[in-house]
Amino acid sequence: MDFRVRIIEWLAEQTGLPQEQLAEWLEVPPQPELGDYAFPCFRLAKTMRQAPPKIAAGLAEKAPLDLDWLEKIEAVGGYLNFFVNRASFISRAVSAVLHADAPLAQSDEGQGKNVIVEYSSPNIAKPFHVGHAFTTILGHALYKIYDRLGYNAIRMNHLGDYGTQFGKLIVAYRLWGDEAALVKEPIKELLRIYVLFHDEAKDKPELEQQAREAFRKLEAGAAEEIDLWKRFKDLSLKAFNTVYERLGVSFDYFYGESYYSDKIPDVVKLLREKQILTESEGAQVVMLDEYDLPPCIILKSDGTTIYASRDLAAVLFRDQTWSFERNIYVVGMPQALHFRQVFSVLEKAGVEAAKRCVHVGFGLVKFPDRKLSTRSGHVVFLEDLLQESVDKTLEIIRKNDQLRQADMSEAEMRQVAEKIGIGAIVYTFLKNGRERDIVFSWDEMLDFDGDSAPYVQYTYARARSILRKAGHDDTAADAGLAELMLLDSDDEFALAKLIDGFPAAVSKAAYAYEPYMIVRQVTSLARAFNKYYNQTSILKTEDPALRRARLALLQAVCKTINSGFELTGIEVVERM
RNA sequence: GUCUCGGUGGCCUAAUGGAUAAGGCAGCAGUUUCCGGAGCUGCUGAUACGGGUUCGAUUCCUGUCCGAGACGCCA
Repeated sequence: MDFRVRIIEWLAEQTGLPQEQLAEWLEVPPQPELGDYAFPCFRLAKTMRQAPPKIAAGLAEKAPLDLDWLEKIEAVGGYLNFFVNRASFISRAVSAVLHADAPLAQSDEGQGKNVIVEYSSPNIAKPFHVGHAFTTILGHALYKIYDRLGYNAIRMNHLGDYGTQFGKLIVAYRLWGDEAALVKEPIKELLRIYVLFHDEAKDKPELEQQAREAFRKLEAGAAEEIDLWKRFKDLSLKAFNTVYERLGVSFDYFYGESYYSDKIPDVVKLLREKQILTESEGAQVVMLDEYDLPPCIILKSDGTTIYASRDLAAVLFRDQTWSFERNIYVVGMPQALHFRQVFSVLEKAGVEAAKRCVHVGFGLVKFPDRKLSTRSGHVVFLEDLLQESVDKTLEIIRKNDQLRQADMSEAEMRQVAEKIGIGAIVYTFLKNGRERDIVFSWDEMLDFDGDSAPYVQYTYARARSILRKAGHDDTAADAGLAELMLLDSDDEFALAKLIDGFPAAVSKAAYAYEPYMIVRQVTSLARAFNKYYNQTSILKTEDPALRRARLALLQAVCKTINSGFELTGIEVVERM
């Protein structure tokens, strides 16, 4: 039973307003003392020609107080406040979670619908730095969320594996490449010659010309150039995979930019047919004045393609292949204009799929002192950040292990440190609205207090520890509904509300492409639980029925935390 | 110059146009013979500035100031 739905039904009866409308207006009061649900009557004032407080008072008088699940209805100011029966609410919320056989918040709303999530998309031959962490972590979370909602979510890694930069690499490798170094540390070696190329090119402009020629040959299908390019690509992918594995990230397709190379003539043909392709300063462009946007270049003046044309080809290809419900681009905010242009070109060409494409932007990872730049080599490698975090975690675990004489094995400590260290990093990228810039700071990234993954993981581990000590059986829901009705304290009620609100948080997160909404829900739950067990002794509960009920509540808390973290790519641990 | 975002306590962040603006960090004061102190309790402290719309504005419109980003042959 859904208390919210019942209240909406009742309100619909009383006011004659449609349920959808009421559902939108019904809210949760800012303070629990005010009630559990609240209906603001201000909007009714005009049509009912009454002051809001009067409307609220009138509705309160009609309250059906004979219901067992409803405690009381109060009119306060212009609000109609509903108080549900706590024991009833708590028992149903806990029971629902424990008896669910599907993952929490799972739904079938996405049944049979394809959603493409394009994310990570690193450039081949360039280091995987902290800037790539954002798209990788955010994209992965969005994939998990849509997957949970029943969509057929497709993970797409749009590799940066094409363009003049590869001409540069080919030329550089022929001049200065070190085969042994390439095998040993491919990214470092490729970066080395790439930087070297730019240094040398300052004095020898003919290098740039050679690079363009090499890329032209690559595009034309010259065997030697293709072999080298493939080699660079394979080695880079191998290196990226170690980071992906650590983050628990994987993909369904690695269709990089090169994949769309031969599909671009069709794009040009389409735009010509629609007569929207015009020549400007030697280049082929689509004018977008009616959208208040600058022109979008489709073919450069030398006739070669550009990233916009590849993105256009990708949309057409994806829609033909998957008839996507939504095509999501998890790409940084600086490229917002580019995507508006691409989507607008498609719309102008009458491609209906354009409306189902969405750019999910995110902020920049900035450094307080220096600028992030691949060429200068001033980057923080994601691998190093992860390792630093794991190392710090391991140190803390070691210290605690001695302090508590917990006797964890070396292997277990390492395993746990990996999950917590990685989780801490993932959490910092997902805890706030995605469009915020992140100013990189080691201190903040490695702060394990307060709002952080380790805080939540710690809470989870504590709860699991209590369940273990109680000899609680996870597989069976020990307490029945009658026993769960014994739970009615403020803290228990607060926990039940947070557990109950979890599915709503998931769907809101999906709708807004904002995983932080889930992260916050889970963190609030962890905080509420910390507060609870710090002042209520679970194991020492005298009444055996109440004790069982409390253990069941703990289990529901654990299940919800675990379920929420699963959606973000963070793992929980039994001990830490 | 044009456009797009953003400006919330010392710092980082949250709040479908609604009630006393929420959380974390830092600071201060407590807290461990009792389920694990990466914890818990308490205190201090904020909507850049001026107009406007509204019964009601952190939220919407407008102007100013400040910051970031984007602005045709890179991605």
